[in-house]
Amino acid sequence: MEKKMVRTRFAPSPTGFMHVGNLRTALYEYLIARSQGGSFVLRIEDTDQERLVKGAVDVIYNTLKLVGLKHDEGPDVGGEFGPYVQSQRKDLYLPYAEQLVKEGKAYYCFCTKERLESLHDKESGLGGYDRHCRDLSPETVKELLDKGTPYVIRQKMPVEGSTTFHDAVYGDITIENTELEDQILIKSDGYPTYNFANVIDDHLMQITHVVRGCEYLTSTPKYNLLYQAFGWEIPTYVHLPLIMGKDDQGNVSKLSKRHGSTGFADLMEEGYLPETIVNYIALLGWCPKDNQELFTLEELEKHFSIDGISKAPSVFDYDKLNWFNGEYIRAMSQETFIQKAMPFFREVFPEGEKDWDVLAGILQPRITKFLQIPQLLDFFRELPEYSTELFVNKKSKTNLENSLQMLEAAIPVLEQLPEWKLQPIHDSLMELAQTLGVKNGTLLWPVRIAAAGVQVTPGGAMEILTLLGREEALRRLRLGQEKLRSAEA
RNA sequence: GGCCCGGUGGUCAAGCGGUUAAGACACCGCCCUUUCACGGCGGUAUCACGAGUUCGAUUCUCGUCCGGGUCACCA
Repeated sequence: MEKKMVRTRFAPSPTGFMHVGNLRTALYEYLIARSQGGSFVLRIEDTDQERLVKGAVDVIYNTLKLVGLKHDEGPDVGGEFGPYVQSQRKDLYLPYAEQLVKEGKAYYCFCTKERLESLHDKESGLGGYDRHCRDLSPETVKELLDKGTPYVIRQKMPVEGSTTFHDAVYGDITIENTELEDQILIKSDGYPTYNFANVIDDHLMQITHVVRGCEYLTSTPKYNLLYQAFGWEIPTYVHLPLIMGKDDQGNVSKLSKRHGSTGFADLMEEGYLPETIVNYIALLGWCPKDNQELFTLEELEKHFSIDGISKAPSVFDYDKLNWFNGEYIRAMSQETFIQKAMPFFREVFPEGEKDWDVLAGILQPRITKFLQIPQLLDFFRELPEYSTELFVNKKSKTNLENSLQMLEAAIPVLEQLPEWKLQPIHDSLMELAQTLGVKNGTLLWPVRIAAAGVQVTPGGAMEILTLLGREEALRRLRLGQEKLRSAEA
């Protein structure tokens, strides 16, 4: 038996915004295809002419490219099932709908929007369409059509019984047919509805796995009824649990703006790496057999399987996202780190050369986002106004008195250094501590405070001195010395 | 409201009739240390509830409660 080649598709609407939910769907579609040696197709669903957004398709291309989801077929790369933009396939849908009309499975509906709205007002319980045009006589239909009356085409849904379908994640689901109204296939503007175009295209493009958020779960019977009406094979459904957000009050609901950044672009702007985002959202609703957490895309392609997808919705957690980002930052080579961090370094050190490797050394293990860099380094720009109280530290055994002594001892040693580099600074200070017979902290605490003017700093005294440069470093140390002397007096 | 889906620590989650109920994030403590961070070690904390089935239920069934989704000429 020849196994059918797996084909999945990502079918976004060009809204100009890539929600993490969409991205996660795209990722899973990609992974399902790749993990089984199949193809991943990109199709643009732009049947809603009223909601067209300029440049929105580029947002989709760019996002996919940044995260590394390469599609095998799509508007930009072509393929044998094109075109891959629904507006370019517009004329293809109507004949399918007309075929169903001929077969008595669908009908023309001439109801005005006003009439339909009045139906809603009544809240007749069923809430849906009252099937007013379902049984119009062929003569009436012809007459109205000839007059050019605007119409839509609706599918005749069964009025009794139920429809059951199987989902790869949720299992068998049954819905009463009375829940289904006669769905519109072709809109009055001639465009197909999303549902209809979706089914036609998925069939024509030989999609084997329909992967989407589980907000589509209850409308899946509508799709199946369509497949059945055409006598087409029903694809494997893979519905994904929703991604939720939690607000300050602890209320959980579908992830949205109020929960923070929810768009891929927003997250990027906030300083998250594409690989962080991919890794994190892969784990939101899916778990590998061995519980591995850090994954490259390639590893995901190997490990992903549908049976690891969970049913319960999951809350998007920024803490965990931060942790992932930190992991990815720490895993970078120092060269890469310096390269990516340079724009932020430059905010603090606009010009000139610095010991970038020293800077990278103190920042790389500390940050979770590059954006944090300027703020962390703020004290380099200008020595903050600080209190001599900072010199007092119990653990380092420092007080106002010995801090002054330490500075008085350190300054001449540093002044005499032939070369202002981390290593000599390190060696000389360590040596000094030993000579003085004090623990390292006792010497280094006051030096660091005087050099930085803040209590908490990335890196230690030696790194800070190095990066400050000889002149500025010594100036700050002498200033600290002054402060302590006048405090003493 | 009808229908559908879900419910393991604060969060992500493993589990698939018998476990001291993994692991990760967050939080707390200790160690390392030149402050912070990284790293190492340890800790607090979970099976929504009530009935069944069973020798035995987190696991199976039903009910309750809670949460979410969905009911368009939007996708």
